[in-house]
Amino acid sequence: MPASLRTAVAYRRPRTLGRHIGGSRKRFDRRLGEILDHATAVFCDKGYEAASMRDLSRATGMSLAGLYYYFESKEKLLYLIQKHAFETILAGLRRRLEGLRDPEQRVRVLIQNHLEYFLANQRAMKVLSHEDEVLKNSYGAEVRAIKREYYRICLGLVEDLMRARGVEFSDRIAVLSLFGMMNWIYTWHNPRVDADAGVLARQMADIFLTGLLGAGKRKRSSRPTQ
Amino acid sequence: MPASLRTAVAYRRPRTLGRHIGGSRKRFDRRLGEILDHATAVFCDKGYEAASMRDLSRATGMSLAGLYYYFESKEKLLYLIQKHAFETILAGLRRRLEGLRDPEQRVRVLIQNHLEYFLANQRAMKVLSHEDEVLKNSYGAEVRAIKREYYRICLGLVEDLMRARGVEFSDRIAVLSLFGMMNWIYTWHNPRVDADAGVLARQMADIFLTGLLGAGKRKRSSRPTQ
DNA sequence: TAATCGTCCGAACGAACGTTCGGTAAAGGA
DNA sequence: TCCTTTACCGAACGTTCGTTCGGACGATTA
Repeated sequence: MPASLRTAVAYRRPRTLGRHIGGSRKRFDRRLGEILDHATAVFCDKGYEAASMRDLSRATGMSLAGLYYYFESKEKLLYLIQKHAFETILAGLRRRLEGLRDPEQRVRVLIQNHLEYFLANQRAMKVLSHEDEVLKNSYGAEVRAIKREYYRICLGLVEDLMRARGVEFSDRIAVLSLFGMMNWIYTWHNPRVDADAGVLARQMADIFLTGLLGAGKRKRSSRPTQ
Repeated sequence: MPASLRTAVAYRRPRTLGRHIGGSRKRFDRRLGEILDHATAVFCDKGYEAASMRDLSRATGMSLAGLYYYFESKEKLLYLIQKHAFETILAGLRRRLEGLRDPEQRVRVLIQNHLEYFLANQRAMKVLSHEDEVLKNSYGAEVRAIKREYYRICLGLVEDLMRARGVEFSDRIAVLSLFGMMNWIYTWHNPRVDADAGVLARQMADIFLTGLLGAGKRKRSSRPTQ
């Protein structure tokens, strides 16, 4: 969990902030992290709207009122879950792209990273995908900003690949189709039946890349029609 | 709307059923159909759990209590919407497959039918996709049965194509990837920006078919490894 | 004309919701 | 030792929820 989770709570905080809070900051963050994990499971199982704070109270073993010591609202809880998941997957992608130059390998790394994180944090990713439109205020705006940034990067990776191979295809349709293939996983993946992230990533990458590069092929060294 | 919607309501009905109900059956079904249309829009916009019967009352212009003359519960409303959408898309697919023999054309028709219906009934299909796990009782079991049947057919179409072309690939991953590409549309399609169903279907079919047939290719007339 | 039926409504029901209030008890610094 | 801060809780707040009750009123039937 990020270091600044402390800012999650905004009321009933000591007025003399910043003096000797440092001592128990770690405990606070760890405890909030545990609550977020339980909240992820509860939101995943019942859906955000159908899940109640009393469900979370039961799951954590903490009293209903006690929960509010760690965050200010149910919305903030969802915000923290979504933001953390998105930032982690984005950071992972950036790290793995460093020093990789081959356009096809870069797209393969995108798929690998996405599916690996998706399956390793299936519940959080379901909450991220499924409760996508729930947050309406500035929380929602912030999560949507990270999402746009992630989309922008992926679009760039696919564009680079198409340009390098002289392929013509709608980049928007291509990327959103790829996202569809990958994100839909949360509706069907069963760890006891289906392959692991590595195999799945290879198979989906094979379908997508062979498909895109094959379907969008045009005569060598010709120019676009306009 | 199907002819037997009347069975939607189960209480406060005349005990002497089946005698002279026939006279106003049409009006009842038409009115319920209008309510279902509004309910689809409300569930689509706010999500099933967040949508309230008072929202629906406002949308239809009918009183809260008056709504319950046409159905017995909010759950039944969702059930009727999901069942109707699924049955229609399934019937459309069956009709368009009749007399079509070429395996590739049959898969293309599946994609064409799916996307055409998806975009022509975007709101109903979002409710179908997004509120997939909401129904828990026998309503849910019934909708899930239709879904399994649809999945079974699609799996068969893809299997047939792979066999005809001597292609080896996990049929499950292939079909679920295809569903992902297609169903994810409800999260991004914008009629003012994106192409229509026909173009989209061709592009997705090109990516998927070129990808599957290319990536899964094996040496001609060789036998599977076991 | 009297009785019945189809259609719809105002008002209310109890339950569940997210959140807050006033407090307690242990820990820790002065 | 006293006093602040941290961590938490029982009980309740006001609101909204899905659903139902009893009845109204026009149309149809006997």
